[in-house]
Amino acid sequence: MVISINEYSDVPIYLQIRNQIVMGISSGELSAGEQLPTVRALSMEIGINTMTVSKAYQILKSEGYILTDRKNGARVRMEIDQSGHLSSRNKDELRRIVSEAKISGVKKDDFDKMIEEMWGE
Amino acid sequence: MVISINEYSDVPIYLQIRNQIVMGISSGELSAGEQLPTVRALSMEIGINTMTVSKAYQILKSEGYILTDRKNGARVRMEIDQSGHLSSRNKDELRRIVSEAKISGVKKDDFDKMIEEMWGE
Amino acid sequence: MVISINEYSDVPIYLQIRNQIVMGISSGELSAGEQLPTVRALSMEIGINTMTVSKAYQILKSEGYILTDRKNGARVRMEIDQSGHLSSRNKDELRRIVSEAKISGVKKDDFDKMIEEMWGE
Amino acid sequence: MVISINEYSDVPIYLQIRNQIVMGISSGELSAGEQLPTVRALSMEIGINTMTVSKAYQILKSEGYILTDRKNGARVRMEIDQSGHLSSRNKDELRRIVSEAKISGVKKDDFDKMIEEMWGE
DNA sequence: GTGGTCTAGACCACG
DNA sequence: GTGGTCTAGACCACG
Repeated sequence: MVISINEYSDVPIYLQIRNQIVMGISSGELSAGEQLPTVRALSMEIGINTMTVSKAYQILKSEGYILTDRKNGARVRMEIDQSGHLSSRNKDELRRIVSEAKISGVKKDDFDKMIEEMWGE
Repeated sequence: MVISINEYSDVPIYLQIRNQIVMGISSGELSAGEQLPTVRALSMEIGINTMTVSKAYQILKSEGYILTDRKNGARVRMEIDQSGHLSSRNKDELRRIVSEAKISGVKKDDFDKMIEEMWGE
Repeated sequence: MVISINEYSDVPIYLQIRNQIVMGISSGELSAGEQLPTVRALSMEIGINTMTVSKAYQILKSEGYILTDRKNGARVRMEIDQSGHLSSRNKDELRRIVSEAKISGVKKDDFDKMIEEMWGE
Repeated sequence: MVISINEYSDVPIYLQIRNQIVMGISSGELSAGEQLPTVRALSMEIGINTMTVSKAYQILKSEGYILTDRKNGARVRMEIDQSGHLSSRNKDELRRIVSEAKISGVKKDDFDKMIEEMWGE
């Protein structure tokens, strides 16, 4: 899986890494149990500090998306918790986005189609 | 309209203000042409610096949501630009949220219902 | 001549009045010697403070565009100084605008046409 | 690139900085991808507060002229949006300047030559 | 070291 | 009274 960083984004690099891995798991591009590159390998590949990759992995671990052990490095967790609901932070963000969509004249149909596509990915 | 600040959020205060006003306009709680509190009034009400409120208002102004004049303070704009599409930043955020919803086991139906409710607000 | 004020413009009202009168003289809509409305009349017509109109008139007078006397009110000056060159402030502004035109990909031809039209008005 | 501030101008300092950088980009003195001084360096060089420089940079960023990242500071953007037309604000300003040129007896030829020179810079 | 955020406080032009 | 500008100074996350 290729991780691409935009160094000028307002989204911090460690979050960009975290987000792309989560999206990779969600889309199936990263399958359960799959081995992730080592912190060192990934940081060299992207050309950034190892601390930044390490921070991303730590967050993914604390969120329950990956497991790390000294022997095997990091792997996608086999059984990710299926709470069945969005975090309140995500709900807030979603509410804001819906508001901005409405205010920008986005049609409900188009919005639904967009979600449909994203969901299918 | 009541604006409530979460001082522990990582969302900066000026953005929290900006977001709540945008959501207020979108929901109709703030109607076109409606007077917003003055910078000074709002800053005292929330208990924060005037500069912070001023920054929120300037962003809202630059985004075309409000108008300011020296005599009367700030008002919701009558004709807000309707581009008809989401910003790429919002699209990215939405894509991330959809991924996290799927990964958390949120059902597509429930997600749609959530959007429905938010849209209706 | 109709003067229209945008109360939400960043350009202060007294300057909007001043600018529109200067443009009126330049276009010939206001002819040399023509009587301007009294401060009072204009302020009532526009619905703003008399001090604001008065300030506009004082600037126009100091710039040599109009003459005022207690008896006849304000009139467009018969012989406006023809220095033959732009003020350095206007030159700076023009230089900035040209820069922004180039940077926005405006074609020199289109820019020239725009000037042509404005000059002809 | 040298940035010089006129502290007696009525153009706010942050706008003077913004304008000079835009003109530098337009003239080619600042090339695409070029590194700008850090907020701290520039504020010390000019002898003004970091907030003021920061405001200029944030405006340039929101206008799409520069990019900032936490590691390297600010850079001129490689691909600046080419809308192909002037902002209405700039058009209004231009119209006013043309009027004042005519009224001051500036000859159309001389005005065109001035534009020519500015465009060539 | 970098930009980003926030404060307390001051002063300004405009109206 | 209103928004706008600016300062000195502090603290923060990111890398």
